Amino acid sequence: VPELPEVETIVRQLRPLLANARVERVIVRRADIVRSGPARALIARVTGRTIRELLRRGKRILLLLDDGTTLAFHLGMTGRLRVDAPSATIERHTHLRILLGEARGELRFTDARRFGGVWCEGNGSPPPVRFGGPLGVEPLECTWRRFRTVLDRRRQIKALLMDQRVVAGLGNIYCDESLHAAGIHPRTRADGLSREAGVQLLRSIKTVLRRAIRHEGSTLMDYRTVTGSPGSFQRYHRVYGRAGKTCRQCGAIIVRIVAAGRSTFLCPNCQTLPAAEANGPSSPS
DNA sequence: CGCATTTCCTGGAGGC
DNA sequence: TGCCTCCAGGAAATGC
Repeated sequence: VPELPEVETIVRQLRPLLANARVERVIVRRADIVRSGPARALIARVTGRTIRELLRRGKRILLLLDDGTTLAFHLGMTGRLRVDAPSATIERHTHLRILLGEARGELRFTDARRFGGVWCEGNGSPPPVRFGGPLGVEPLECTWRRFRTVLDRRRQIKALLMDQRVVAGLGNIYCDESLHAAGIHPRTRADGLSREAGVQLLRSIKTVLRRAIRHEGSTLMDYRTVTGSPGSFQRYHRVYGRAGKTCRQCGAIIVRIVAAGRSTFLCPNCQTLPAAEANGPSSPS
């Protein structure tokens, strides 16, 4: 499940492979993977252009081209990007190929479940396509001043952190890991957090994300880096996927609940709900 | 407004 | 071995 650390890893690895490469040809093998309009429009805009820069925004991978066009990838759950030799076998579920010439090979986008996609936008492409909607703050660049306004909502903290329009890049894994590191129960109301808890949460999010990036992300099932190797941060998960195991901090048993419609892992001892919220949302005050 | 539910999609896991 | 069902989940849409 590619979240911010996985996407950041991919962008860093892709950057030297794609920077200043010229797109000689684009082959769309499944038209519906192009989400910004007709596939032929994307092909027309991108062919012949040079890739200038690669950026990450939230969970999206942005390729900036020399004429101002942006090509954006979202990996969904099972999306992968890799650079192969043109002669390499085309693996199953390869939906898009961007040929960069004999020397540089080709960028291939594969996505078994097709929750991912590609967008092309820029330079007068009508109408302006926001890449799958507006994005919230970049957690690694977020100040407390900014974050406190993010928390000022009557929502469960887990649902809020998972909302890409609010915070861009956190998914199920890093949301649960950050909440555990901060000692906050996922069902806590965001606007009910103390200033201290809020400050700690932002600090924990940054720490967890930076450590995860250092370990090239978490590989549970499908995620692979550009070289095809797995990430290793799953070894350091404290709650995610660890239901029934002991908390590395206090020894209590990690539990799995459903919050914000997602599997949610927490330590019931390290992460307690404030007394005011512990008996359900509508208990008398 | 907030939250749950449903939809998309495929492959892996578990049951029999 | 081979079916079958269930489940995972990012994001958008729908319903309450």
